[in-house]
Amino acid sequence: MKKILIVDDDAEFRLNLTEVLTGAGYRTESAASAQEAIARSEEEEFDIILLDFMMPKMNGIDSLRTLRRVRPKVKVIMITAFATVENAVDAMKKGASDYISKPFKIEALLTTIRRVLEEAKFEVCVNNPDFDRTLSSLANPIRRNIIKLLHARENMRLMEITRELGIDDHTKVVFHLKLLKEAGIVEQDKEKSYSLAKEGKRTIDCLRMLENYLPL
Amino acid sequence: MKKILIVDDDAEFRLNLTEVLTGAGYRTESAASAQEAIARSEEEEFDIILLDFMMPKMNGIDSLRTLRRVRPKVKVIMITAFATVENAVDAMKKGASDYISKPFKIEALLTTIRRVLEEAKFEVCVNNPDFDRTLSSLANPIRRNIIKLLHARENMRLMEITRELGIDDHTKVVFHLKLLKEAGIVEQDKEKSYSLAKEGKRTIDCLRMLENYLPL
DNA sequence: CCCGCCTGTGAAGAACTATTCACAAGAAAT
DNA sequence: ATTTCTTGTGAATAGTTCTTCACAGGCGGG
Repeated sequence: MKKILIVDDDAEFRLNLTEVLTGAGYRTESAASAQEAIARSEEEEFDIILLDFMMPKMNGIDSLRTLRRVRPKVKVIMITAFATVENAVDAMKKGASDYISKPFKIEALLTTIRRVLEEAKFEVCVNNPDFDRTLSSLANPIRRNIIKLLHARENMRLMEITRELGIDDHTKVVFHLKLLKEAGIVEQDKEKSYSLAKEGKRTIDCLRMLENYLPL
Repeated sequence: MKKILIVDDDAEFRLNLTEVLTGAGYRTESAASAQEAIARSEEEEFDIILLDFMMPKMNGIDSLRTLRRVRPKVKVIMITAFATVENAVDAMKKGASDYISKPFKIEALLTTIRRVLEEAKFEVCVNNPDFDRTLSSLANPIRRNIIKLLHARENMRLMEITRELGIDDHTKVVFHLKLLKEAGIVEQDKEKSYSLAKEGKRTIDCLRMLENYLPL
């Protein structure tokens, strides 16, 4: 369950939001000031922080900056009663995920939250080491052709692959097969035959999908 | 429209197939012998060759090999009245795309043809240079993060990107941005702001799709 | 005008990736 | 038994990609 921290000096506003967000299936906590929010943030990691721009003592931009310094991965949605283009641009530059003006429709806030969470998921994926390995494997044409071959023929020996690809030096193929094995894309049975691993079948799906997205 | 070459010494069989395949929307030509098929193949490029295994003069495997030497990209579907496992395996090793026994149901042949054409399309894509460029771009984590950032923020200046990624040396970012520009994924307006190009939007879709296919 | 910041270039080298080569153990064929 | 083919290993080398650094023009503020 996703955790949201509501930061606003208006107690009624906090209560209202808490109710709505809890109802929508989120875990929420509240803070009445930027200082409190920063303290809570240090104790615990939130997925999203809803931050009022206008609060006594610390201004919105500084709060935002500090909150993101404490937890670089947290997503901050700015909320303000006095929206100006300048503030909005500034906040976005400092890493706010979105910027919405009071008053707002509840549904709009929920949509924003969903979108921001969706983007966060994407971010995890972009920085995932597995992702890296798979994409590196796909980046080489020889390896792509090996994958393609194994997909079409199910099960092949080293020399079959080598000859089919018209490669002279079999150790070159060995090299790429080794990488594909390490990436978990290809596997080898006791008879030394190569075939696509489960992961590799997924990879094929990826390639097929990419196909539709590139102009040929 | 896809072109199919029918190779069989039986004139009636050729006529039947021609009728069926023309009805199914393919352009067809016929050859009564392997020699004729090779000659036709040299003149013109076919997408698929339906090759009878048992023909006088030249045997099936040799025909297959020669046809594929003349046109390495052509897909050959072997057809034979006397199917043996050995011949089938042999034919597949020499690059036949499939191997079906006479008599066969028309529908089965049409399905096979569709599948082979589908795979051929895939092959084009696997060996497409654009594909290579895009995948190379995606293979680097910094570039993936730049793409992600530009997707989230629409439009950013060099130093914004640099700081957001926590990179000290801005020229490193310049380097990757240059590659992304060359790959047509990122573009720059007159004010020097960077944003995702059309191609880059597609790339984002690719990443999103890959996301669903990798275990996180 | 000078200073600092932004946006770059180009060269040098580091780091990583891919190819080639010499070699070898084991299986299959002759 | 010898030869040939398959499946590798590991080291040297070649090639690419990435990073770092020195430098420089443009632009805005004081």
